[in-house]
Parts: sequence; C-alpha cells; structure tokens
Amino acid sequence: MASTKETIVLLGDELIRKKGYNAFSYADISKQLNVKNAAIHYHFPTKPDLADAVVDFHTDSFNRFTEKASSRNEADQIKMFLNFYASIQLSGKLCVIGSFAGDWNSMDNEIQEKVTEFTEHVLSWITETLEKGKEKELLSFNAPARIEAMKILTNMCAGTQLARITGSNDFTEIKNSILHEIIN
Amino acid sequence: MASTKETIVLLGDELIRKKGYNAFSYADISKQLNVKNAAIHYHFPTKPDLADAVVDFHTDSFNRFTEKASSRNEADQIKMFLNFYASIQLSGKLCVIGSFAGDWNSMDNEIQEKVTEFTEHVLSWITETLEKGKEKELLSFNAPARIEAMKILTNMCAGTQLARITGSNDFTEIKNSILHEIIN
DNA sequence: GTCTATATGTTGATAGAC
DNA sequence: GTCTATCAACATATAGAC
Repeated sequence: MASTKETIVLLGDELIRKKGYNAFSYADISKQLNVKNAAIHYHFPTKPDLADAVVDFHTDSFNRFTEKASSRNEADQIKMFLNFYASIQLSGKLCVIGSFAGDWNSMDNEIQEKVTEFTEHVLSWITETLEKGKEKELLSFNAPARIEAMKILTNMCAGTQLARITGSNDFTEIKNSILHEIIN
Repeated sequence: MASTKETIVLLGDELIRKKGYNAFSYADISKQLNVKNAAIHYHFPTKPDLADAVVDFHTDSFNRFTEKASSRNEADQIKMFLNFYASIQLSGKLCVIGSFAGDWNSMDNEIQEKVTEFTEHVLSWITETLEKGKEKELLSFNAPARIEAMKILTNMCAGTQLARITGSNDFTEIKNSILHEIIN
C-alpha cells in the first residue's frame, strides 16, 4: 500500500513525463487525490522538491531494473532495456532524461546535477553491458562502447518523442532495427 | 531589416527551443522589444498563433537549407545536416521537433498537424538523400533508408538534449560516429 | 502530522487609447 | 495600425486550523 507521499511522486512523475515539468501544476495532483493543492505543499514544499523525489524514484527504478536483468545474458539485457522504452512509448510518456532535458533551463542546479548523475549511471550501464556482450560475441558494433551507448540512448529517448508526432510504429521500427544490427 | 512581426517570430523561436513552449511568456518577448506584453498580442493574438508562425519559419528555413545543399553530393548533404544540428547544440537550443514533442500535449491539433507535416518533410529529405547516396556508393547502411533516417534524426534530436546534461562533447562524438559509419 | 484558507505574483488575453 | 491599461484565471507558496 503506497503512502500519500509515494502516490504524489508517482502522479508527479506521470505528469512530468506526459505534460512536462512546466506544464503541470500541483492542482493536477491535488484534484486526483481530492485535496486542496496546498496539501501537496505539505509533502513537497516546493515544485523542485517534488522533481527531486521523481529523479530519486527513477534512480531506484533503474537499479531494480538492472538488478532484475543481471541474471540474463547481455543480448537479453539490451533487449529488455529497449522493451522498457517501448512500454514508456506505449504509455504516452517520455523518458525522464528527455523530459528534463527539454525543461533544463527551468531546473535549479541541484536537480540538474541529480539528472546528470542519473544519466551517466544509465549510460554506464549500457556501455558496460555492450562491452561484456561484445567480449562474449553476443553483440556486434563498430563504435567505442560509450558512443554506441549514447546512440542507442538517443534513439530511444527521441524515439518516444518522434512516436508522438509520426506514430507508434516508427518507434517499433527503430527499436527492431537496433536489435537487428547489434545482436549476433 | 526585419519587421517587428518577424523579430517576434525569431525571439519566440529562440525561447521555445531554449526554455520550452510552456516555460516562456509573452513578457519574455515584450521586454526585449521594450513594449508591454499586450503589444505582442496585436501581432499574434494567441500563443498558439505564434507557435504556428514558428513552425512555418522552420519549414521555410529547412527548404532554404535543402535548396542550398542540393548542389553538393549526398555525403556532403548529410554532413551539412549534422553540422546544422551541431550549430543548434552550440547555441544552447533544441531542434523544433524535440522541443514541440516534449510539450506535445499542450499543443492544439492545428499545430500538431503542422509539426507532423514538418517532421515528415525532414524525414523524407533524409531518406531520399540516403537512398541516392547509397545508389552512388557514397553512403553505406544496412537498414531501410527511412529507418536509418529516423535513427539519424533521433540521434541528432536527443543528442542536443543529452549534450545539455552530459556536455557538448558527447554530441560531437555521436555526430562523428554517424558520419564515420555511413560515409564510404 | 495532515490539511485548508488565503496571499501574492504571473499568465494569457481583451478593450480601448493614441 | 500599433500599442497600453487592465482583467480574470491560474500559478506557487505561506500561515495557520484541525
């Protein structure tokens, strides 16, 4: 059973990634909880406080994901990562990274640093997974692993954005093409 | 000499791609022109009207770009396209497509359709340029041209976003890696 | 500890002055 | 034709009630 505070983080996350940080207000959350908007300020005094908690939530989620994926081989792990983005796309959200990047100049330094740390964390995981997969000859790619990781991440990140514009099918094609090119 | 109306479009475009559609206000523009915010409403009655004009501006710009690039071979044209994104990145902006995608659910149907049209237009140009370049054996890639085009576009689009978070150098590495992989 | 009533500023937009 | 004075709605946030 999620606490009110946890529910607010989940709703805030959904709003940030569906509407954008600047487009949502505390009223959007308070209406869903049948309280006044000021009640949200009790749990998260300022909007940046909530954004902060949302980034923490994603850090925890990603750690749970990598933990869960760690029992599989590297090709499967990359596949799981891309499928995770497919579920983001289907739910009409963007990934945190792309969402915060768009509103980057509205974010204070503390959140920027937290998002940077999260992004480097994700990039490191992809990079290491690609490297191990290449060693085991499960994966193939020409660029240095970190650059390949950035290309995959930007494909996924902007893939969910492009899908809003040109349709869900385009995301699927990008995803399948990546898998086809790197999995032996 | 740009008219006031043209200047407003340029300032609006810069604000949309630097701060985001929902983060900027008419006051941001009016301050720079030393008028009251309501003066902007004379030229563009509503914010969507301005967004509309910004998309038109980009359609015209892109058409000028392809016209100018058409005298070069296909490898050079792709290089010019990626360099165009490099200049966006250096100026601290995002591309229109990624910027509007983030605020997609705040846009009305008319603008969404215009952005969709613009995006398909850009994708078509990349696709055709890739196809011609492959025929002439100037370019190499395995995926169908439109999918390769989407991968390049998403690399560039989210590359400018990633660069805000992890630094300008990462964009350059993505760009160089793409060119290295597709240019013979 | 959790919420509501309330304040203060900013937003997009209208009506009307020059 | 171009702009300013002004407004109603909404934003974030504080002080204080229960």
